[in-house]
Amino acid sequence: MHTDFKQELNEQQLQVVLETERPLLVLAGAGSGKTRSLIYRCAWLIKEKKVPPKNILMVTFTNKAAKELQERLQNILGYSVQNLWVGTFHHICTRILRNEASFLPFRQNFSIYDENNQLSLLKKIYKEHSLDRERFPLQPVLNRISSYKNRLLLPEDLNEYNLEISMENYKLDRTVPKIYELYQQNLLLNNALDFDDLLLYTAKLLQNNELVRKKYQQQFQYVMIDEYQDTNYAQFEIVHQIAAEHQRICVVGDDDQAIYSFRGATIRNILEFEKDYADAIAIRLEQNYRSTSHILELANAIILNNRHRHSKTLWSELGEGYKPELFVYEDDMEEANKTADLILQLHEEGIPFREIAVLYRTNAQSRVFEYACLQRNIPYTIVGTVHFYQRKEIRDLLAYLTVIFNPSDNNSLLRIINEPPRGIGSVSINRLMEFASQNHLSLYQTIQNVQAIQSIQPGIKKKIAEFAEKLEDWHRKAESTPVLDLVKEVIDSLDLINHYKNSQDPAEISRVENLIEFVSSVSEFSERWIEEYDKSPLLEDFLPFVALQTDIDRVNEAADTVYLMTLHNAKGLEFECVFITGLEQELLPHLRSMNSKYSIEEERRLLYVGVTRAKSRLFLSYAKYRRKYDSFYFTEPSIFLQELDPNLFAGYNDAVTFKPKPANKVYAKPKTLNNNQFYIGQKVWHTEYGPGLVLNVDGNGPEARLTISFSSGKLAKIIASYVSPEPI
DNA sequence: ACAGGTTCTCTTTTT
DNA sequence: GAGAACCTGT
Repeated sequence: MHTDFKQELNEQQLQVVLETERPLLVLAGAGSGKTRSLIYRCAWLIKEKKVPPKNILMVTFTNKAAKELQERLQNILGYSVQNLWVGTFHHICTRILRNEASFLPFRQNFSIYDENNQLSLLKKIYKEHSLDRERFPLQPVLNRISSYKNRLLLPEDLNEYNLEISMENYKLDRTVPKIYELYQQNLLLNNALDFDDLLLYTAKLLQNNELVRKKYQQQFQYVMIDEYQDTNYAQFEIVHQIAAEHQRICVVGDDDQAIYSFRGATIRNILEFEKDYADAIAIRLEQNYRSTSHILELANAIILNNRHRHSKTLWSELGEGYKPELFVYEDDMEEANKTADLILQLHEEGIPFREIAVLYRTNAQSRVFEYACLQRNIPYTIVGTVHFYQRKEIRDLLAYLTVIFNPSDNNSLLRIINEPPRGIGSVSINRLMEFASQNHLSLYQTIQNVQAIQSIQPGIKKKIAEFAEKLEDWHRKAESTPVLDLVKEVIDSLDLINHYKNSQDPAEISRVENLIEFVSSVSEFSERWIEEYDKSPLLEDFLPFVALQTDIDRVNEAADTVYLMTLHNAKGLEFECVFITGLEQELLPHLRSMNSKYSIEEERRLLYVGVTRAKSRLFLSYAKYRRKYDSFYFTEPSIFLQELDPNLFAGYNDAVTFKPKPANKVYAKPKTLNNNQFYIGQKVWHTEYGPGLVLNVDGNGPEARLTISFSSGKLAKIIASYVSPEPI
């Protein structure tokens, strides 16, 4: 292993590996090989310093990064490492909280609530307490609660000093703590935690319980944190409680890539590391191994406009390469079409689709690109928009699994009590709820004792009892049955496949595919689990995995597809060719970020992150008009473009002032879609239902109603603008 | 109980 | 323009 080192790493990277016994701050520029350094450091600890893997804590930003780290570690060491604590903060906290639940106000089989669950809980609270959704809008209230939690403030910790009451929002500011209190009570009633709770309760536990704190200080002898610039106060405190004693902590980050302050991340953590850990040394990695220098020049020029940063200049030995190109388009449709044409051109030049990414600020921008790719037969993967786990059929199935694991979860039980329909309507449900609250029972306990409720009709009682018995049966089985078998049994027993297959609505048919994909994802999870732990995973192992899984974690790199994603999702990735689109005022920087200097700097970092993803080709663009909701808007080029020297872009050598290049006419005009062209017998394509044949056309233009026979065998009436003619 | 229609609300980024 | 909430007729 020694010899590999010297060749694989530069001097600073080597220092990152070897400096294991004192606090270490690694200021690593984009593409400077920080991940590689971390992996070698980990390998060095295990192989040369004989540190047992279970004594190493390694925090990554995504689950995907954790998985990759483990794979690469295996490649270096030549064997698979078991019992290493590697994962995201949320994942590691879940493990700790499950272990230590006896000290906490919830039980170890707690549910993890995502935003949808949070909202439905909050809506229920609003109803019960007649709260006004106009005066106290849901999302802002949730954001406030989240911000309290990120500062480790539970409702009982709130006082006049930390409430932050403002004049403009007096009423809201005064009421949020009361809603927060109800919300938190309700979570615990359901034996559920939201994402922020995972961090909050872990941090509080480590702060307040000496026994537990000592235990984890002992266990985690070596601590490493990636993307440290995007940690919040709660995360800082968790790390600090564990590492402050032995001080064998290594954090890696780049203040220029901090893009998550909206969820409480504070750049303070990285800027003050040397104050928090007095003995710390700092290592800077500035040589970039990813991009050619024209791209880095642009990146450096962009970030130079930020005032709040450590100064740093990236350089590379990969040669000048291509200059970045800038395009200005008429509207968002043209932007999408021309971008897709460029993608085809790059592909013809020999660049695989998977090496091309289209990045944008907001998820809503993905639609037009998806459409343009579809028309040209360009394979693509959208990361982000409709998460797999947010589809109705998957959420329903997950609600079943959640209730089976955590019967106290009334919220999830309500979701499935009549799904698929089994004749339990709102009247009966209300009577169940009434009985539950009068007798201080959970909804689950209530349905188990449904015979005791006078007000419910005998016929419906029978249905409820059957349902209750099924759940209880699965609940008992789940303790010992592998999760894969359990999931299959639930799907079979509920006859979900036929339920969706026999539906008249073609939208329901695609649900079958999703269920099948879900089963195969459980199967894949099981295989990996068996590989690591030599036993089949149970439901309790699987649930936290799905709850904390994100869209980017599901990306399948084997497929040769173009990637469409937000700039946030692109963090940590790299591509041969990158398109950054929508460089307009109010979009990038986003309207909601334009009110403060600080948040504009964060938007600029977002652009910087995007630019530094590109290895050899970079294309920036904006449109002069953009469709927003249902009308067109004039746009203005992004301030981030205006502040740049035009010479940084190709074709601007003589220009003194910023003048965007008009869209290049060299590229073939795309086949623009004329909606009148739909005709009976035409082959068409629909994003969700796949290929089909037009049987009838009712009306004209984009409003026309098409009757389509899809290959799946079903008929559907669909508005013309949702279908595209099949590419030839 | 439930299907089908209409109105209302919310539209930045995400673990 | 999408999704949820609400309403109405069978």
